[in-house]
Amino acid sequence: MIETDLEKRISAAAVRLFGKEAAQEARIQKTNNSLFGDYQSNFAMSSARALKRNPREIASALTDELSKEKCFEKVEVAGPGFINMTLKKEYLEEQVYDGIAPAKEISHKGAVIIDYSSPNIAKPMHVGHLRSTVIGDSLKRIFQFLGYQVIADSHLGDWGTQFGKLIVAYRRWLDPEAYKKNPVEELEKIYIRFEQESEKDPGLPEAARKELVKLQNHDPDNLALWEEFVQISLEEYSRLYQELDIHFDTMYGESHYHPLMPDIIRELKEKQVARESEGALVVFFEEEENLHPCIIQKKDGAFLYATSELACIAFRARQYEVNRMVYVTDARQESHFKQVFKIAMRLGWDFELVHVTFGLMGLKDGHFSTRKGNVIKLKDLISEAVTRARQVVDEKNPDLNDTDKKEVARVVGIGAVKYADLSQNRTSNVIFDWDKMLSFEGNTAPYLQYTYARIQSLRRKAEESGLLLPEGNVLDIVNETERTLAISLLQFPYSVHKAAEAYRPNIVAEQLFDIAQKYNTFYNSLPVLKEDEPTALSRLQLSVKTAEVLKVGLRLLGIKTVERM
RNA sequence: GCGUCCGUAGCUCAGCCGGAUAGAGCACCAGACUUCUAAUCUGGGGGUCACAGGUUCGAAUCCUGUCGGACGUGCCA
Repeated sequence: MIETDLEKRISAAAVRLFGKEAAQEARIQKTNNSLFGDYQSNFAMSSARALKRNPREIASALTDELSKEKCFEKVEVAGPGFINMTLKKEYLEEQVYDGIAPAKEISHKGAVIIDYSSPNIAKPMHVGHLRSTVIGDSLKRIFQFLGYQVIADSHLGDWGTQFGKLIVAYRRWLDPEAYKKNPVEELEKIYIRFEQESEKDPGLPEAARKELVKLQNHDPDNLALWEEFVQISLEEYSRLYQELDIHFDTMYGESHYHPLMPDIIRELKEKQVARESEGALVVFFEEEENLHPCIIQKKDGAFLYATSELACIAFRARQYEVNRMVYVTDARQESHFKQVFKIAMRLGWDFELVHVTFGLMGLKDGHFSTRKGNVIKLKDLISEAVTRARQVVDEKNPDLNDTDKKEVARVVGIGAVKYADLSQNRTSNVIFDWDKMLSFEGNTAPYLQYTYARIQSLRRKAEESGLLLPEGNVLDIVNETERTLAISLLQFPYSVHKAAEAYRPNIVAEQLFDIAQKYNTFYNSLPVLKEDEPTALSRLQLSVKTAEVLKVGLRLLGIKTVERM
């Protein structure tokens, strides 16, 4: 990775000049203006105080030292002490040729468990599940890419009060025909009906409570129904996940952790982390922790969300060699996870626990609500996306055969939906907008996919005309347009690392967009196939490298590419 | 009340572990297809980075306060 390479050189130079105490991190960054070279370091200004020297003096000494390095064309001091570096052509070409695959970090001890998507049984997945699902999936791919062992888990909501209601509703109102055709939707429908009728008939909630108790006591009839609900829901989710190309290693529901909860309660009591309060078992926090008390066990003995979460952590610790657990959920659950993480710490469980949050998805006029019936189902969103993409393919590329068009429509439509979520870093709420989510122009997945397809077409044309890339590096980066693209390509591996560090796929998305923009500028202004062979080959290789990065990068976002579109 | 997050161009958002003239996309205006895919490219207009203080050589970025919005706040998940 070029950044670490350059940082190492700067650190080493600083140590040679100023001794060990200057070994502090030397951060470099890409310049925002080519007037200032390719990369800049602010080392001189940030370390001036510690070194008790004038920043310009430090900068100029460092500049002299760095000028000896063969990778720089030019190193200069500017302004109050910026060190501006321009890369040597050969170094740049070499880096682009074989430096864009991120260096895998080999020695990761233990697995990273990522917990995302997590739908509730008997409810169709809707757009509200989208962010967790695609962000989680992308993080999984990014961590795997960096050499981590990753376990992807969808933590199903398969236990709780809704099942009492569902059982009652099922026996009263189920439409067998509709159930056969679309089981999960029918379950949702009767659930809504239950909620509505409960307002008039207070007997209903009471009946539901009774059924719930029976279920919890393993009444065979209720248990069979519950299993049926779980089964049909899983079937539907699996279809959706398949379509989205999202795959889990485990999909344990809360019921899976239920048997473990009494042990958790015992441990919490033994270690005096929790204590009794108003009949319930509660964990209290310090004033400065700014957390509300967390109820572990209700006064009626029932367990709660936090209990289940703790049991889940304990289970994973026993089952795997864990290094880290990452939860991808919306921001509403932030304080819940803070509580759970604190409790885990007090129990002496030693993992890195991370909560990755994002804002809620809603509508212009308020929230999605199952009861209001204004939720947008994920299924519908996907099919609308594919339909719109198909229209564009028909229009733009009518010569494609039907099978290819179908494939392109799927890849582009789904890509657009995923990218719409992955390309932003919003912790504030987002408003759902069909046209925005299904845009195929500008900063979108189709733009990146189009750029890739264009290069593939170019490659085919090159092959047809007998222009073949030889083994080895034929890059000859001579003009500013090519150079700008090359530098952007070099940023890719670093962006993957940053994305992993910050749990933010949008960093990768942004880099890919920058690369694609620069490539398209290059493509529109510099011919490839019409040039003499050395130039043609160099530009072809630059194009092929770009395609490689786009493909790999899009895969990290869970987005596929097509060879023509 | 308290806590968390947010406020950047007409709209949607990047940038936020401080760095040089604050960037994209959409929309708008003007251009580029007999030339490797125009889902593209080039140029243009458009900003008190909510407001007020503070720290700093330097603040959209860090700190404090104010205003505005969202969410969470003891027995749901």
